[in-house]
Amino acid sequence: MIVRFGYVAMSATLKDCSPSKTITAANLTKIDSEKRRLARLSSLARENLNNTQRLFYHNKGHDIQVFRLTSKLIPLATHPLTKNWDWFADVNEQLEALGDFARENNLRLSAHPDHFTLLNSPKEEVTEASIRDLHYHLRIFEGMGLDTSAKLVLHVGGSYGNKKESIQRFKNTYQSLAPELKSRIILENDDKIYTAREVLELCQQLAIPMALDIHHHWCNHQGENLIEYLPDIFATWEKEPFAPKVHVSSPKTEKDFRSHADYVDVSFFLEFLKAAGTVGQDFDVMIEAKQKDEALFRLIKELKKVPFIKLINEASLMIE
DNA sequence: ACCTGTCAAGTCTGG
DNA sequence: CCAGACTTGACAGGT
Repeated sequence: MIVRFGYVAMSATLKDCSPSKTITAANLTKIDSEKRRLARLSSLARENLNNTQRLFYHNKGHDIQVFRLTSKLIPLATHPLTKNWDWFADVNEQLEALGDFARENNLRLSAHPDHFTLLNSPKEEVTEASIRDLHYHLRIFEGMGLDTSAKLVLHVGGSYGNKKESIQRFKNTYQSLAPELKSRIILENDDKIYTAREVLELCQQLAIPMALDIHHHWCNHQGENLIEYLPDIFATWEKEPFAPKVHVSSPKTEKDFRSHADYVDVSFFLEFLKAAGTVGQDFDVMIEAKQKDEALFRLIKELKKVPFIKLINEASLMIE
């Protein structure tokens, strides 16, 4: 059984390498000429993609194949202020180059649209804005020439005082989406509202893969034994080219338990790893820790000491 | 060089 | 019904 590790959006070890640089709407408005406004936006976008390329090289150098792209690659991409900006034309070539690199090196890429991207909001304008945001993400993936194995990870959304109706609204909206979006959306259990069991059921009904977040499950469950559900959760990935994806992080403090700690607690993860070992299926781990890639390196260093674990390289391991 | 309040987007709670 | 919390990285303006 092989487990591959990756991290989210930015590196804690590479300096001056943010892929999420932006400008505030207020400051964009302060720039007096249209030409200079567009130049500023364009230069930020190109800088973000250039830093993404640097992150790709860094990842390759450390055997990291699993990586989540930031949602902020293109500054103010779906903001009304930038509606005259053809950002795609400005970054098309860079996206192609990134995509070529990703394919050549077997990178497994995904994105996680922000928490205001909600497909089940009762407010039509919120749902519409969310779909526009999904299309923005889709355009990045398509610009990179990535196939449908590049996923968009979403949460189910709010409960709006009635979970049953809210789940139904999710289903209706999901079914109405363009096929290019439907084939990329996957669902993750969240830390407050929709439990792993509920998300699994929804994923089974819609035939979409489920990303399991073990920290969220720990925050939000109804006494379910996760391991009993693991085979069914992994089974939602049967038709996919990549292994199931598991999100891993540790609570920051006892009080602030929903927040992500700097590093991943090894003993907590080992518990899961042992249990998952009995299921015996390969999976990918997305480390969601404040210290990003540094948290990944430290976790691997700790796992190296465990007798039943054999390291394959800097970012993957094998369990006999 | 460092510090702090603010920022496009939503939802939920509590007053 | 409205203000504030929630959460995150980065900006922007200040020292």
